Amino acid sequence: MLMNIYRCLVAHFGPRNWWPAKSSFEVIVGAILAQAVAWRNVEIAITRLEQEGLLSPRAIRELPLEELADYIRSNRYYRMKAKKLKAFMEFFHERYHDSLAELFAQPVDKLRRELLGVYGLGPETVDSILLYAGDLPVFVVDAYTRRVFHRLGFWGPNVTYTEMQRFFQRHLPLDVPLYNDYHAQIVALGHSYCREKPRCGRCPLDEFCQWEGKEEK
DNA sequence: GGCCAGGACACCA
DNA sequence: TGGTGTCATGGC
Repeated sequence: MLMNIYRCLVAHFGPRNWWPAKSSFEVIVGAILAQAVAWRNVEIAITRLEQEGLLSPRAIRELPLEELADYIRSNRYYRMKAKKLKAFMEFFHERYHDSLAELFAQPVDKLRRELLGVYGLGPETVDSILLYAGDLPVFVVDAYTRRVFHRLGFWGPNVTYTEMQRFFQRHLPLDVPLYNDYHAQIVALGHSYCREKPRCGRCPLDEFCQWEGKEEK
């Protein structure tokens, strides 16, 4: 069933080629900036950092908090995001000497627990970093995943992150490119048809949709 | 002018 | 442990 759904999405949207970033480090910065923020605003902030030559662990670490916040002002929550970026950079430097190779050489479970302990990194951000920056087999779920698969009748509106993630990892082959593109497809769907009325007739998953239009979390 | 966007954390009962 | 408030821009 999950593979059938995936095939419908790919047929409709085409391969998504995620994550939209030029480097693994940029993926990490983007994952933090993207928390509850529209992607276009994230792009503005990343472009700004890049133009100023600040897209490196050291530059972000050494930049005063207020200045960093100012550079990423296009993001809402920009002051919180500046704190979170600096918290990650401190951790990355002290623990892994700014080396992505060292970071991603750790066993996945250990690294996941460790990252979850860093201020500002919750499950979705950590899993995005592991999958899209580290090419590690961790399925990323988000608000779109909850909404889309709730409408498809897979679970109630209050399902937890862990429950959703476990479901995908149990029912899909352990395949990094598949995990990568599946999440990207769900986001593409979330950006488009899931704002429509139930069974709008245009959504690629219309035939599976069981949504009655009840309010969701 | 209102609404919402690829979460996480603090605080309270 | 679960519910609720806070964060605070830009595009449509």
